[in-house]
Amino acid sequence: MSEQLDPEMFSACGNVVLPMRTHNKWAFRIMVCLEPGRRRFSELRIPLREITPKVLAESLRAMERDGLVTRTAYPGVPPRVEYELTDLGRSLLGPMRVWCRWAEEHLPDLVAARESYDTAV
Amino acid sequence: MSEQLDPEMFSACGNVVLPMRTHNKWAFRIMVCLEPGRRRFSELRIPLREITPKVLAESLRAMERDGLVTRTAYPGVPPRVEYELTDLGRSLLGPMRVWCRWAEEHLPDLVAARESYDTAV
DNA sequence: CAGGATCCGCTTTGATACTG
DNA sequence: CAGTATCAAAGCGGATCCTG
Repeated sequence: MSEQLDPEMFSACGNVVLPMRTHNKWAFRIMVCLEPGRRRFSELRIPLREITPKVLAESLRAMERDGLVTRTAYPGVPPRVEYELTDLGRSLLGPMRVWCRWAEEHLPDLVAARESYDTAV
Repeated sequence: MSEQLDPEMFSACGNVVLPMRTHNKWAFRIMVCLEPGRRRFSELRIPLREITPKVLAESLRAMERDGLVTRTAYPGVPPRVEYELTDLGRSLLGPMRVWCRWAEEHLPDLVAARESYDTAV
């Protein structure tokens, strides 16, 4: 076995390991939607079916705040707003793909573990 | 620009892309703590300072349910319980490291974006 | 069309105290 | 030691209605 864990292990990194804790439910998918190019608000709503406009707007604003997407509003009627990944946002696509590949590969195991755990109780 | 987004894009994958949505605040750190080897409940509490026993117990049980850790209770007094990563859990360390490397590299950008966004409002 | 405002409820997180 | 019980607070997601 190994020695004691360092008590200061995490003292330097606030939420460093997981900066996108909140607004995650949709952020991943939104980024996937934006990967091929810029999209309008209502275009995003189509694949994200169950999302309400409020939540989509909130998620996009949080992502804009984090510098992951840009929001461009074109004046005029009807209004038009487009969202696009920033360089920072695009740099996240790599790690995301790694994560997704893990999920594709191992999700059945996880689901199976969950089921056997639940039936055992 | 690109064509319309496929409305069925996500219809097949429930929460596939992010299976560990909840219980994430601590799960990442717990996995880091368990990487070198098995640990007892109270050993884990040391680096995870602010965590309450209740939340640690909950997080560990959720991770056990997902097949990421095993829980081994040794009978006797005083009680002793040890937690250890499963193969499935260990398989997640790679993707996690990728994610952490991104965070180390780009978190300053993200924080800066956040600050400039906040002062702009 | 792209959201903002309001209200509501579930879930997650936490502080504190207690127990086999 | 390794948790559980209880209570309280916050976060998160959604329904509905409204507006420039």
